[in-house]
Amino acid sequence: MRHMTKKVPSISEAEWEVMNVLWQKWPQTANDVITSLQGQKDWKAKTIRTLLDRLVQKGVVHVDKEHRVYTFYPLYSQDDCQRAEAESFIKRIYGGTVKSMLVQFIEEDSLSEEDIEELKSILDEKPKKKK
Amino acid sequence: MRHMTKKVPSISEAEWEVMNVLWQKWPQTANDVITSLQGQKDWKAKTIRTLLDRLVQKGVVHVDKEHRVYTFYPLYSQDDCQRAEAESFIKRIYGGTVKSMLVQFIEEDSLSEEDIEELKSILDEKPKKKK
DNA sequence: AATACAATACTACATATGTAGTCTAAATAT
DNA sequence: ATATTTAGACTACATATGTAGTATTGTATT
Repeated sequence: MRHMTKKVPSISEAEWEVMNVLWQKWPQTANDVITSLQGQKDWKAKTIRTLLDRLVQKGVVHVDKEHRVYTFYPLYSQDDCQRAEAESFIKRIYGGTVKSMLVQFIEEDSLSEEDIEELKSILDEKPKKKK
Repeated sequence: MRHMTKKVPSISEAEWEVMNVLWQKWPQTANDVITSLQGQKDWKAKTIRTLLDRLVQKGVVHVDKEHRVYTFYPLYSQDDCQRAEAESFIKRIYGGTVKSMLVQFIEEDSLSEEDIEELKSILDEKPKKKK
């Protein structure tokens, strides 16, 4: 496995929304995050604050307490978290075989012509990189 | 969306293991399921029984009580459940774009040469079906 | 300085999930 | 017929998660 990331703690559904905001820009204060989210989610400020605190507890987010108003930073990249989630998801749902999932998705009509072309070219590149 | 399945209730991680057993063969008695699972998971019989009961409550599994020993049937196909899970997963983790996830997976080295070839041919078939 | 505001720290509470245990009634073995 | 085993019904209990509310304390306002 190439991506040997330190184990990413598990992030709940609601927590993911918070992380998405933090990955877009950081550091951010709790208020920044709250403001961002109140556009999309129907959550009270306190709820978002709780989610942030839990992410800190879990070690997914770092909080800088140097100033009175804290600032928050993600401790893992979005990419790493996506991979971690995807890995466990695939294990759970598709018995661990990535391909079976890809096939299912490709078979659906959720891809545009352009998407298909792009995927093809990525696939074409792939084998060459095989060390 | 082509696959307009009636909303699949959410299935937890442990419950998925039970469903996987039921999808392989059905109907099965609780004992059948327990026997199957005790090979792989380190669960007590009662635990598995509870999971089965919860699946029934959730409406994912049907129980036939005609006889003293009940028999259980899945109410949704594995395929439908996979799609439902995958859809919510992708929404949560990849902002809803299937392609971004596929790209990430293809970029990883989790695919064999054969997998890649197979995916390519599936992709080649794809556009033709465009209605 | 007194008061109002705002950020952080705690607390709360219902539902979901993992992981069983106990009680009861029916079938089976002796 | 009685004792034992077993399937099913009901109960239990800790941790996670969604969704906040209250208390406290430092800062800004008047």
